[in-house]
Amino acid sequence: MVSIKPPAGMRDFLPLDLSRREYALSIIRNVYLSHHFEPIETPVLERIETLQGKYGEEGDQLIYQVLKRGQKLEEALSQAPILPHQLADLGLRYDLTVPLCRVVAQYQHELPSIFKCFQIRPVWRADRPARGRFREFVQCDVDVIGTRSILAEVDVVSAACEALAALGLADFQVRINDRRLLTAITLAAGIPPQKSGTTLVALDKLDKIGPDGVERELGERGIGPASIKLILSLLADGCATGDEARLRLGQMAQDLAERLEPQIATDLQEILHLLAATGIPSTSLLFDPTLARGLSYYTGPIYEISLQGSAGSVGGGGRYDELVGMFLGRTVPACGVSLGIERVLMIMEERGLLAGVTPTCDVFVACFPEVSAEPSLRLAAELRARGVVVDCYPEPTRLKKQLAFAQKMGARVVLLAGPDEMRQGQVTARQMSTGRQITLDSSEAADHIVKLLAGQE
RNA sequence: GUGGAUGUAGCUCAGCUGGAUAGAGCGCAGGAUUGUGGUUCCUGAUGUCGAGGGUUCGAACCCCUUCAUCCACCCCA
Repeated sequence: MVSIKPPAGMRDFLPLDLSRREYALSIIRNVYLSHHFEPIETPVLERIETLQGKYGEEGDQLIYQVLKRGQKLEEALSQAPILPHQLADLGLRYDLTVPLCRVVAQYQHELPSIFKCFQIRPVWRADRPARGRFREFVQCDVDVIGTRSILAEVDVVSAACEALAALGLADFQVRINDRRLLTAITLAAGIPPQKSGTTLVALDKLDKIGPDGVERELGERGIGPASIKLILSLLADGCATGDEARLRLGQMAQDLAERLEPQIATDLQEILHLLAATGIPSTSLLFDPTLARGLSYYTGPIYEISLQGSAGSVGGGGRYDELVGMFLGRTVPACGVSLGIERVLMIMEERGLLAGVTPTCDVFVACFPEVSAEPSLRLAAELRARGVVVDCYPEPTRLKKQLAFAQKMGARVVLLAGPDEMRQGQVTARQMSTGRQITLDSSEAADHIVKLLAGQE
């Protein structure tokens, strides 16, 4: 027997699950639309070359590859030795940003000079599944292509934060840093560029394992004691908000004056300042000099969004000015933020924010064995024409069973057109929330039912 | 990829140091009420005890192997 479970890390969504996903997604979508981000979609598969070399070494290994087909596969298999990387010509997209950049390169002349778009689509990673981590999951990206302005960063970050607030998750925290700041710090500490990657990974853990842990880990990775000391002295103070963040950034700009464009620090200060102006509490905006982020394509400011009391992040992003250039050969500045819907839903579930979200049906029409379904079907059609969702039970079972079924389906009104009603040319409407019933003449039934449903809102 | 734990009904779990027909709650089905759901009451069905092997008179329980899931680390959304 083959297993009937979906593949590891992938899920089936039944109606209840989907009603909740769609509820949350529609809120996010509406917030993104309110900023005038426009929706786009791209194929789930990309050429393997499009995906490779964009995410860093670890990321590249997590791309799901799709085997060549037919003669091309035979050719690849007939080579000796067989090279694994020549067996695939396509891959499932690993994120939404790289395909977006391909699209921007492809349609550069058709797209607006400043292109604001969003994508709510699944991505695939051949990761090991864990709590809140899946191999197939939906990301909600907002991006601004074509400007270096920090107002673009403010736009995408504030849109993501507004979406979280609209979902009832107002206790988010946005941590901000800049890749160039990290680079300057490692250079100032005398760390060779080829080791800066592993250094950043260790630094990222500062809040988890503390300065001593980072010191040990850096030592293990072959960083000299003097460099470690220097780095930690620059970073040991951890995150900062508000005026403290401003001061800290100013201080860093001075300390690193030889290696850091002063603009970078003032931009970060300004981003924090302007984000506060969009309504994000300044206590939720943190400068985190240890924030690194794994994806290798970021070139400037980077972000991570997390919620109180839950491990991991619900979103992240940054500026990736060189990524479009990898397809186009010409630099096109861009930045974006992504929310992970799976984690958002997990936290909403934990907090009971989805308890009331269930599938519903406006009107459910019962089925009687003794009479023709014709009048019921006419009424159902009339209601549907007026925008009402109507379901008709197909089997003439006992009314008790039909009512129980209707309730399970989330029906708000059940229509009864049995022999008693038929004789009078009438129909009975039962309001499921109260149990109250009214009997209506068929001619005016649709009007009344529409009003009844409107009155329940 | 590293470490730890757990696999018993559709779900959540109980099942003593190995003992005969493997249990509960919820859910499901039927009935009390052959035209009335959500409450109540009655009745019922359901399990290769994750899989394979071993020890034993006897295994859900002990041993080995394997698979799956979960938790932590890593990484991320």
